[in-house]
Amino acid sequence: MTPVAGRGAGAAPRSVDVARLAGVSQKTVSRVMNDEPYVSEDVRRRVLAAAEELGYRSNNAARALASGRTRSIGVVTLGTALYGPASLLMGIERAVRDTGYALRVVNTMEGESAGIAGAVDSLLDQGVDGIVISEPIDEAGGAVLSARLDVPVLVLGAPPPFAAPHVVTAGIVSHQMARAATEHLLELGHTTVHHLAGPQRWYSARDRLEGWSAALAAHGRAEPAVVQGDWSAASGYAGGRELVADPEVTAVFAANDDMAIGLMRALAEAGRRVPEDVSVVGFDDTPVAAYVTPPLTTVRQPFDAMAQDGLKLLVHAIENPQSEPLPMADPPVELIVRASTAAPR
Amino acid sequence: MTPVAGRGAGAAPRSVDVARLAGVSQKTVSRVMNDEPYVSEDVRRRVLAAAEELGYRSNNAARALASGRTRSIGVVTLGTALYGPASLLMGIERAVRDTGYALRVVNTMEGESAGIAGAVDSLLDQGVDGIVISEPIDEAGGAVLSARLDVPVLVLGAPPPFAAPHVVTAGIVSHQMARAATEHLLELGHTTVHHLAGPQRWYSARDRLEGWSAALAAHGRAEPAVVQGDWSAASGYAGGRELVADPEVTAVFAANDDMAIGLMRALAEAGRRVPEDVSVVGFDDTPVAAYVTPPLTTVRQPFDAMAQDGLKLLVHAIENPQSEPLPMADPPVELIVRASTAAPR
DNA sequence: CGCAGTCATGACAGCGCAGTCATACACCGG
DNA sequence: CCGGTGTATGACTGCGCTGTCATGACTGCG
Repeated sequence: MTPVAGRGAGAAPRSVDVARLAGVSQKTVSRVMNDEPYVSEDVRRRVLAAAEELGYRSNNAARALASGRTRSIGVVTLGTALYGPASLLMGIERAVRDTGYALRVVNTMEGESAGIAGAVDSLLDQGVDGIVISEPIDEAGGAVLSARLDVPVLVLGAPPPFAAPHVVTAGIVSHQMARAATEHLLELGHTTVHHLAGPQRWYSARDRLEGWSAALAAHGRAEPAVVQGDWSAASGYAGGRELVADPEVTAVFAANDDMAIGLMRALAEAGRRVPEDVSVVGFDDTPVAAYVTPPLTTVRQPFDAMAQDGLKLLVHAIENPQSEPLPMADPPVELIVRASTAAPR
Repeated sequence: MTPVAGRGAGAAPRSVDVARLAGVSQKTVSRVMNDEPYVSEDVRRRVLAAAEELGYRSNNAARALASGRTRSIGVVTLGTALYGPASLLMGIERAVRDTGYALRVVNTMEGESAGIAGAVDSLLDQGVDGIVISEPIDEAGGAVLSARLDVPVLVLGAPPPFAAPHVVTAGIVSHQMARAATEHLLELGHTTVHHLAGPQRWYSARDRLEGWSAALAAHGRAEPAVVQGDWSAASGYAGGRELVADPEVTAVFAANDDMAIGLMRALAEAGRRVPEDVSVVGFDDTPVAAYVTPPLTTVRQPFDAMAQDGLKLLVHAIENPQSEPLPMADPPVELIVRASTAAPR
């Protein structure tokens, strides 16, 4: 009935089973599976054939227990489907997979009790070799990570080294991109540029605000009051209602495309034309940005490249403990100019 | 210097260390950590205190090895930041976390060699107790899953039971939602409704097409030729260019909001007004749908509820092997009517 | 008072791998 | 022909936990 002897037929084959079939020791099977040196071609082939025949799959838990490494990386994300964070997460997944690690994901909702520290803790409980914190925000009480953090951490999106005890690698900044967007408007001839900002608890929102501010300062322009949004189109619309009250406003840099779209709706309802009366720049180059009315000038972030670069650092830190962190190149800025920006009239 | 004796001070504490400190056996520590019965309150407190003091974290690999269960669930997603799939993924993460499992994620890019089967395989390699396939698409060669599949699988978005050997639970359908969207247009008085479809390799795209078709059939209307898109606003725009050529078109149901936005842009460029000349309905209720011009009538999917319901089934299948699959209620349809739809003139 | 039944705990084995060390053989140069 | 060096393999052990079974202590009841 059952071809397998001993332990129930349904039981998954182990390396000893493969070893028996191939006529070698269990250790040799382990060698073959891990591509270790000092295995003859003949034996390697026999082992692989035996493994194939039995449908052998090495047991990860056992490997992790014996080797002390889980070969997995955990990522902490803000549980939102916003285009930026979602794109970055996809990029991280790809990058993690490329490095041969597995990916574990934990979200942290804004307002959730445990916050980022709780999410990190849960990853540590699960056992990961490294952690990525994507799009961090300020938590109540500051960015205090777990005190028992004993794996490298990569923070994507935090400008200065994130406050953390163990190994920490800082990530990308959208500062320059925001600056480029603002300068585009200034160069078109606008006297100044207003800013529709993201929630300031987000590092990326602060980054963009600083980039905007730096551009104005570099050109010696006055810095108008910032209008606060929360990334949503709804908040962009609300911010837009404020801005339309001021006839001096001729150019607005929104911290993301969704808010820019809400803003443009508020402008349209107020009878202000884009770009004739007001120029608008967004951020992210969401898939719809090119197709709204008018098509939106925006900034594209190289999510995949950022994730790949960051992961390279993280994996380096994992596999070469106490070595110098690698330097990280700044990603390229890409400003996409469309019809929503023009010279002031 | 180092408070910890024996093994290097940096080594993570094990349950025996906790046991020693609490003056109990290692097994009792295990009992406390797993909330097993037959532990006195006094001992429980002492163990917890000792664990706290040492910063004890139970080793997952060892637990998985000893118990044969990993307490983790894997999810296969299409690596896209599209609003629907991304929202569903976030919902899945929340739902998985609520059940006490950990989440492992593998993407499968369209056109990637291994495809869904490869992703499932890699999850099985990692060791998961259950698998969620989110937003499945047809692969070359059909939906053939791994032959060595030995854990329950939940397929979110496949109408009929997905072709799989082991335990399989079918998920949600957007059929009725598509039908509701189409009927909304018919009830406004449109003679017929055109459809801007998603890529037909996606089950959800086929579902929506079928819902549209069913609505037309139920009202005895002719079924116009379907225009094919790929979910992107760009493809919606391209499809729109086709549709504007036909003056008979007065109502279009797009399979997602992005395509609807592209379509509206094409209509605008052709001088066709929305909704006066053409009514448009989207699908998803993306965050910007309410703020484009005109605000888009659309259908909202209860991603969180779908993920939660589905996970309930999956966890049930994991924890009660060979029991009947639980029945699954259909999620509520929510049609959001905005300014992009009106009666024909 | 004695025995069965509960409750609380510990001893011990073993999950399936990878690390360490020992061993066996082949080959090299002096 | 012998010791040294490199290659190929296996025996054995242990990673840190859970499962099983044994053992005591403490009930309750006839």
